Amino acid sequence: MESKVRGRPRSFDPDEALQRATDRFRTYGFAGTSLDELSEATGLKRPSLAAAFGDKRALYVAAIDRLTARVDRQLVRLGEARLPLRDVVERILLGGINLYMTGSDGPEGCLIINTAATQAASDPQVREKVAAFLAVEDTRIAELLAAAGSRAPEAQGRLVASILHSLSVRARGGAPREELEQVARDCVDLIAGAGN
Amino acid sequence: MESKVRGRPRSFDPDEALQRATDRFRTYGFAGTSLDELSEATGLKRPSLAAAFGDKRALYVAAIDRLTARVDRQLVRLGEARLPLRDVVERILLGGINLYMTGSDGPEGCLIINTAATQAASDPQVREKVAAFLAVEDTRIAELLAAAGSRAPEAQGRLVASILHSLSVRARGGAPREELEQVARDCVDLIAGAGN
DNA sequence: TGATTTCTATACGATCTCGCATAAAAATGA
DNA sequence: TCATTTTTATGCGAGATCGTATAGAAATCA
Repeated sequence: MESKVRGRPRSFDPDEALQRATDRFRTYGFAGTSLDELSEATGLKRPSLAAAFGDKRALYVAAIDRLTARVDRQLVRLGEARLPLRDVVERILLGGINLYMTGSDGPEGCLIINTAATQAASDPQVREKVAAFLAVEDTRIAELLAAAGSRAPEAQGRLVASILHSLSVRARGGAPREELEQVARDCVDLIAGAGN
Repeated sequence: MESKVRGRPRSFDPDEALQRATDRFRTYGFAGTSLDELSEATGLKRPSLAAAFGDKRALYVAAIDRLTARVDRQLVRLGEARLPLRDVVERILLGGINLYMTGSDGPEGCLIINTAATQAASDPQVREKVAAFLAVEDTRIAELLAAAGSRAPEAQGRLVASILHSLSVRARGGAPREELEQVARDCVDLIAGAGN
């Protein structure tokens, strides 16, 4: 029952446009990105962006929501592999590094850690979205650690999530991949090495 | 030889003005802060700001440099107390929390972690400043841990610094102080509890 | 006191930014 | 084929933003 809508159909994929807008926001932050730049990045003119997503802030919030949902799914999926504790922690951290090291020119970290947190101080809604993202990370990682036999999954989960945050900041500061991997190994050893 | 300058003397304290500008930048970020807002925050008109610090970006870089120097001094000073390992880690993290929880309205984290890292992606000079700040943290904390008898000061130092980064992000996300202190305790226990 | 030097204040112009109003284009349904 | 509906494109106007140019104020030296 593919309800054939009446008017002219969209000539773009909204999710793909949102992805491109996300990339722009990730690099330049919310305040540092203009609608013209978003228009250029997505290939859509400003009125089309407005029609599809609302104003600039709504588009930004949509980008945050999309990323949160993706991270959530990714972590849940990781749990399906039933890996030992050490491997779980390693996968989480290396997965983060892979994300943070991508970017059109240079490593650009995480949209939420490195730009939404900036905006959060002056925008209550963004602050809530950031809090929700952090809660997803803490909760999902704790679940993963619990399933892998950790004896203190909440505490260790918070620490692993914290290391992720730092990896994003360090990537943004220009740290080479080896340095990030070193931090990740330190964390893996500390969590999975000592007294499980 | 207090060289009496010829003309009209300054009617403001540059360091105090820089402090006020820093507060503004910390809340709204570089791109989100206008010269008018900086003028209002410092009490100086735009031309005075320009004469004292240069353009907006130079003022921002000066704010970063000032904070980096202060953190450096603070950490060196902490080493003079010759505390046991557990106390050192605790002091570092609680000191961070105290900083991150301050703000004119609400917790606002760290200027560098939460706003300079944002700017770093599109500004090589800021990126270098961020890298320098992170290096100061890693290095100074490692020194502190080494002096307190840690057997892996570099690795543990990187982890403690990483927790600081996350505490700043979490504060910005609106986490209550107790939550931050919980994360800090988790870290202290993990570092100072297991195998020294 | 007067000249000089430096800081402070007002004001301006060029540019950017945003959102929308209006017009053109493209698809469906009758 | 024609009317309807929705998307896309062009363009505008109000306002913000930045840097500076110019004028006025305050302190020192002669």
